[in-house]
Amino acid sequence: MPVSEGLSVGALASRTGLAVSAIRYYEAQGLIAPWRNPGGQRRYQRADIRRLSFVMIAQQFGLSLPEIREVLAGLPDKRTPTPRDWARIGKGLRVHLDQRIDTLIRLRDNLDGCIGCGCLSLPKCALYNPDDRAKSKGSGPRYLMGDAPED
Amino acid sequence: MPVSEGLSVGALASRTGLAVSAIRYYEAQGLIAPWRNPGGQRRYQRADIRRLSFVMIAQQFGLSLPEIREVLAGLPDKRTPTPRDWARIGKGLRVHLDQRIDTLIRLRDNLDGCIGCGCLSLPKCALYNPDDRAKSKGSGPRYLMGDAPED
DNA sequence: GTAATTTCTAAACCTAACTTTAGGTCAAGG
DNA sequence: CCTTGACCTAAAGTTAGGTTTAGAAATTAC
Repeated sequence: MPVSEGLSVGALASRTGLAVSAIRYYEAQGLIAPWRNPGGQRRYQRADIRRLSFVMIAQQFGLSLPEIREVLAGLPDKRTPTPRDWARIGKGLRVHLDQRIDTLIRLRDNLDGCIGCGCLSLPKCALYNPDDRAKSKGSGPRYLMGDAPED
Repeated sequence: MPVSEGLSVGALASRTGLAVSAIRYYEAQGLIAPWRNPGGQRRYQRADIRRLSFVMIAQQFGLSLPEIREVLAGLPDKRTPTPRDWARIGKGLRVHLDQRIDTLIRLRDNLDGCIGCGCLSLPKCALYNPDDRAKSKGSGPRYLMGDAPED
């Protein structure tokens, strides 16, 4: 066993359940910053287990890695984050999640009124909401339903 | 103007807001099946506007294209779908959406109790629920948080 | 001291859902 | 008729989030 000079990437992987390749990828994306031992291998703090757990939870909530990086930027840089620190940035996640839930519930309600009734063909359709449309990196405008009521 | 022998792909694109390339891609994925005019160009029914609208709505709800294809398979093959037909497959979407909302609400509740309190480090954590973890095509098991309470 | 693990980097590969490009054809207007 | 714009196919490129591979160096185990 190493003389307790931090965790190796493999140890961190088995503690988090992530693949080693994923951990290195997250480092490349700026989500985690290990130091190197004399031989050039990555070494992690025990607090990084929690950091990666947070990343995984945030991903479930639908955040992209850049977004997670932003959220993590709210943690203190030079000391180990405290429970208070985690709770603070957790609030940010909560807001994000609330928005996603609200959007889906609104979509569900509209589904009942729109597809549910089979009309599905009007600009006045509540599902026609550009804000909800996935901001697909693709080009051009997207909207729902043509304007031909008789289709 | 063509003598009303169906819509061209460009016309369908402008009616739905989709890119022409996307419509052709959907055809390759089996989501829509135009016929060809004598010159070999695609021609669509007016009902296909609704079909593509349904695809876009289902995408917002998080369905993949293969999943949407499955749902669309519930439509009649040889006649234009009626409002009743659309309402019927719309019910399938509704179930899917309900599940997603339930999952997110459960995650939010757990977030309050877990990250919210800053503990974030236990196998007994409610966020440790393999069922919710994205079925990432990637390898191996994934779980949240190591088992070291003191981290 | 040697063998078996781990780790290292860089680059290639993977899936989903499309877009872009290249080179050629079809259709509609004047 | 001829030009312009819409369309055709096939293949390659794109983004996100990783994984796999290859060859070399560090570490650990016996």
